[in-house]
Amino acid sequence: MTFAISDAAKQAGISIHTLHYYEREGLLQVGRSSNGHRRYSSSDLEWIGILTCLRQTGMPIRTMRRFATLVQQDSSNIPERIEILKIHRLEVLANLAALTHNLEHVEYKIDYYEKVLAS
Amino acid sequence: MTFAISDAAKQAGISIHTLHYYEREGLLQVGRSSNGHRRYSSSDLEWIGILTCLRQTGMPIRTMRRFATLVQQDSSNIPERIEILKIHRLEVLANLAALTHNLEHVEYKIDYYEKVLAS
DNA sequence: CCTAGACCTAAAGCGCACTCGAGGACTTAA
DNA sequence: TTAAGTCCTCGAGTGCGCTTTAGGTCTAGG
Repeated sequence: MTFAISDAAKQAGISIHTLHYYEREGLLQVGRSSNGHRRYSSSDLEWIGILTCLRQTGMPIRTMRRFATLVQQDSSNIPERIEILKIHRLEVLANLAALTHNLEHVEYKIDYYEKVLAS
Repeated sequence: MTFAISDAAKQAGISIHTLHYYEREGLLQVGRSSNGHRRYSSSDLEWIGILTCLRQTGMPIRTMRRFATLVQQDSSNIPERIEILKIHRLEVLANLAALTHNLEHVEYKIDYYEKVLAS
């Protein structure tokens, strides 16, 4: 069971153009049907899910490419993959902490304005 | 007590160029000394703190400009300011939720790879 | 006097991650 | 048999948020 690019895009929640782009950037390799159209397997979709997860957590494309390249090779490089993910994890945690901290500032400001209104 | 732009930049943790840029974009208005150099008051610095807080939580410059314009006017528009901040707050919360969710995915992947290594 | 250093302006440039457009092939349905 | 729909490639365009460059002023120190 494989999917056309429009279905893949819909399921992944990204545009067809972005799928083309990711492929051009070496993040993704997908098979073709006899007429040259891309066919996405469910493991392709799973991989696209990982890609969008990494992107949404702020990993730059070039790091994703490094990771994708490792995944496309054999399993002997799993330690390197783990390292990339662990570094990324720390960055996401730092990001979360900063966001949480700044959120407090925003909420403080809202409270402040509401008190001004109430007075 | 006022500060030169280099001090302001240092305290705010952003570059002099970014301060210029924010001013050009209408996010900021600062006084000048007799020689035409900018002088940052501590309330300017406080405001810059708010700006960087909003930026770091992902508010686009144009929204910051809307907010800045309101702040530069009189206090009758405080409800509008509150609205901007409340919408932003919701966006930050959504962002935090997405980030937290995706973080789990990353951690799952790390665990998965570590299990592969251990086996 | 001369040089170094901090600042000024205006405009151009950059990196990133898409996003779009042109022109064409192939398939299916009226 | 023609019109619509989906896909293809390649290259150019876009929007954002800075960042850099070029050319100049002013001031203080040696």
